[in-house]
Amino acid sequence: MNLACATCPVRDSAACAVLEPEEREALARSGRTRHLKRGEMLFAAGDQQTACATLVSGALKISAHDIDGNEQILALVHPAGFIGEMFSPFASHDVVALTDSTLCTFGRKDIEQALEDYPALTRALLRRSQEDLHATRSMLEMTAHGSAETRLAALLHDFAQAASTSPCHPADRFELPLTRGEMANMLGLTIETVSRKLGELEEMGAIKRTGKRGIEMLDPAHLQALSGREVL
Amino acid sequence: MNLACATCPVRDSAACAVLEPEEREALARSGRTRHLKRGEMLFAAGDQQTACATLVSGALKISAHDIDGNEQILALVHPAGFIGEMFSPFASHDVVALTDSTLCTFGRKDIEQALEDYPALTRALLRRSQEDLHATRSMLEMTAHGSAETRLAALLHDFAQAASTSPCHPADRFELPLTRGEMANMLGLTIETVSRKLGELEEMGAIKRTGKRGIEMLDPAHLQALSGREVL
DNA sequence: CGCATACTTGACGTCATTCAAACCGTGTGG
DNA sequence: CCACACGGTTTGAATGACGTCAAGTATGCG
Repeated sequence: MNLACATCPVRDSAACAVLEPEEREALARSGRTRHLKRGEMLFAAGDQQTACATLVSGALKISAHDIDGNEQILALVHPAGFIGEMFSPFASHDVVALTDSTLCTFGRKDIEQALEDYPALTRALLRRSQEDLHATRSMLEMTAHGSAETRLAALLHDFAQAASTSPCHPADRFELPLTRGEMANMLGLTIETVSRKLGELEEMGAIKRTGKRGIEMLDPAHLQALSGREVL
Repeated sequence: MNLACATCPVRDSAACAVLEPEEREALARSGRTRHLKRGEMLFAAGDQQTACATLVSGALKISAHDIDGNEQILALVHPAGFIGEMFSPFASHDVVALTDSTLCTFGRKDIEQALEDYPALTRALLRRSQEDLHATRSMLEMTAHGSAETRLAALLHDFAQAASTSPCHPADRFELPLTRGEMANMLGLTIETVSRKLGELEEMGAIKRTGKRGIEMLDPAHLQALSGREVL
């Protein structure tokens, strides 16, 4: 299937937004739209000659597996996010759809050509890469020094942020995009601990759980205080 | 002081290695060489309009501080490494010299111009950024799921790797570039735990400590097995 | 020599994990 | 319709790893 940039929901926020219309047109001809169902894999660790992609809608997780097969989620990808290790001969992590997702995919050759042809695209990807780096370092910071409660509060705060339409105010109600097990994997905790801490956060009045996945933010300031993050 | 690319020890491995001689020459005219003594700070978190730099010799740490002032080391920078958040209006982390260091620094304006003028440089920085991202994710993986012993073993293995001249075989003897406190900060542990675990690794015959900082790798395979990393 | 800084070692407490059991919503087959 | 199995989740009790507090040991430097 060919790309339909004209109706693309991330046409103004994805990396390709920096291109001129005719450049974008040309790039679109080398790309393909792809749909993934929840749980489907885009790349597997070890794949050779992997492509890369921009996420149009849905959500992905990037995860690694240690020798015992335990999963560790390293990052989430939201719409307009870019995935792909253009400079490595093989993928080092799995990329899996958390929900039904739509992507623009590009072959290795095509993206290399595009980097040659469109310096502005390269700069946009550099910027994105640095933002990813920054996000990963924030996660590292949390994981290394925070308590279970701290980490969970930060994760909830991030989800509220991501679920919000406005860029600076968090949503006050949202659905968790991850199972307890996936949250535990992200935070380096166990399912049981996540479950218990969610209960504690509810007891102290910071959140309210509705159903298995619904979260209502009763006291976002408290969560943010717990998470120890600076306000931007 | 002006740059002396001709005698630069990282002239073939730093990002600027991709430039043509005359391009490099031009870039050099906008850069400045800077020397830092152990403990001196290059950037502080919150600095505005920060520059960026390539490390020529020595070693740096990139670290964050939580609200209580606890330091968390997020990354180490080795020679040929690039430092700088070109797209953020202010620095989010401290950058401090671990040993006496030499750098090539570039002002914000100059590097922006260089990104415009030299697409190859932008690509080189993109590559480097992705490598940094990968390294940070590896650290995240360790920190989230590994035990204290596991993490320390991985750190020692990395140091042995970095201290080696050959790119694939680790050195069998090296000096720790970090104090116990700095190692603890990196790994999200305490000084005491690091000290204890080093003792245990020595007892089990994996390493031998000589003096405060000297490490002899008696059983690198064992350390690597502990660290749980794939062999590249 | 005396003080400072880095490191080591021990006793004890805390928090997250582990193991185990029960719970709940959903789908399946009798 | 009910029984039942199954995945995701919750909850409890016991264990253990790492942190905390507190002393004690080098090593170096004025």
